[in-house]
Amino acid sequence: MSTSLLPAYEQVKTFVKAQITSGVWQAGDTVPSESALQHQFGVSRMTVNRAVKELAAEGLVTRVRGSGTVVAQWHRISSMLAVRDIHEEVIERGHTHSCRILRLEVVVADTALVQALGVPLGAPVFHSRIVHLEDDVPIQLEDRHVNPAVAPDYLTVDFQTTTPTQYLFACAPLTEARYSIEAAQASAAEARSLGIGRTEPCLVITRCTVSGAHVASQARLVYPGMRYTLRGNFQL
Amino acid sequence: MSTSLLPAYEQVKTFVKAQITSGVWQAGDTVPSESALQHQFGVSRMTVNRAVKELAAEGLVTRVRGSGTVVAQWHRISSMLAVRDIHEEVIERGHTHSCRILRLEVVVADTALVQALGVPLGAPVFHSRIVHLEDDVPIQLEDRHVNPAVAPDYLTVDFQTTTPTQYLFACAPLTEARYSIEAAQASAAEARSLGIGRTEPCLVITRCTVSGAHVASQARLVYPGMRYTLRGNFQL
DNA sequence: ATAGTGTAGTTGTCTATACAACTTCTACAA
DNA sequence: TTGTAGAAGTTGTATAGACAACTACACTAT
Repeated sequence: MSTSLLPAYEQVKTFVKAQITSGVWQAGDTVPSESALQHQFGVSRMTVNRAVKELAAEGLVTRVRGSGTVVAQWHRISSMLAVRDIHEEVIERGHTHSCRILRLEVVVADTALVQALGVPLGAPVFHSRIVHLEDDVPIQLEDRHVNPAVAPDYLTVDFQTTTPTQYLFACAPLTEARYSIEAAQASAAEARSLGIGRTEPCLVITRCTVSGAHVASQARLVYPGMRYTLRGNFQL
Repeated sequence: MSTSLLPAYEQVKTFVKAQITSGVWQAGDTVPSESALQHQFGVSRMTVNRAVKELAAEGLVTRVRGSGTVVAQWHRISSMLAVRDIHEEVIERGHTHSCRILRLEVVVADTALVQALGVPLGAPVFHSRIVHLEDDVPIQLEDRHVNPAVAPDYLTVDFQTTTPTQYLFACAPLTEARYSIEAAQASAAEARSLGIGRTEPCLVITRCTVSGAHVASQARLVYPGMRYTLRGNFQL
């Protein structure tokens, strides 16, 4: 083993990755066994095991007990997409965040809400509609329905200082989230609230968060297409 | 130690996860040290280390050497978004995939392509424009520029049987990808190719794939908003 | 030919130990 | 009061060894 600055397991990972990204080992090819790599690098098997196990977790290789390790067939690029609290996001860009509260009320659950939140038909559900501004320009319309069982004091929160996302995170630890991303036209009311034309395309994220046994809330986030882009990056 | 079916490290992970998702340990709280968990579960420190290390990799906790482990402040929900080959995706839904090839040609690199692909100004670049159909309904317009250094035979490929994504995967092992997702109106020509109205909102994914030292290709994928939604799911 | 058996090879898990690197806090000295 | 030194606690890495679970393959008995 060498005198390098990198930990031994990182050196093994780097080697295997280099073989794959350079094309020497192609998808489906078998990767040398742990004992082979162990002798090649002069390290213990546990060290090699850690390296290859982490590569498997990253999706670069596939391991089968008793059989061996092969380079993964990754027709899929899977990549982290961060959906973040709008307040933090704006602050991080060095801009000021403010918001206008359009609605903060109790509504009666219709069939759509029954399905989304799992509350009985006709049960009370909290509803908020907030426009978020970045340097006084509307950037997101947040239309949210909240399960009262999860956040009973939702209507008393001061959403000028705390975003619904922040409050709900503190209120109910998150266990699951489902979301969809689509392009759509804003409704007439939404377009007016965002100060955009009726036909301007918008990015609409619908997100449903679950906390334990309850669906905590369902949010419809509308972004003006001209002012917002989701970005992502994927490496290795 | 115990007689359980789950490995010991999984039991430790499950315990810690349960404390977090149930709200007993909140964001910022310190997680018991490895030696504390070691005695609590009666396992070796390496086993506890593996459990907590994996939780850190999943983003549930944050570890600082010398200091300790705390429950992560995850205002961020980060979730896997799969960007897949359109052919596989359609087949998996049980539909038929076909495509119409609108362009397959050599163009000369303008300044935008110079920046995107890293080729010299005026250099030849391959260009393909393909409409993908799901059960004969247009679902994606794929406008792609390819670096000839990476795929010199790109123009001779039969894209009726192999999608550009598939061919490029086979041709140049992927090392990096950058993408952006936005809502936009299709251009007049794009709208005509997709058989949609001029003002219909579209989901536009721009993806840049890197293979080793070269940028392999840049793709602009336009989806009719009414026919396509990205979905994702996140757990724990 | 077929079915079953055994063996070698591979990965999965776990232990006990050791040292390194870093943080935090306390005690002591200037 | 300030600063330094040191001790205790915590995580990061690495080792050698062990057994379990599984696969693939060759060999044997039917």
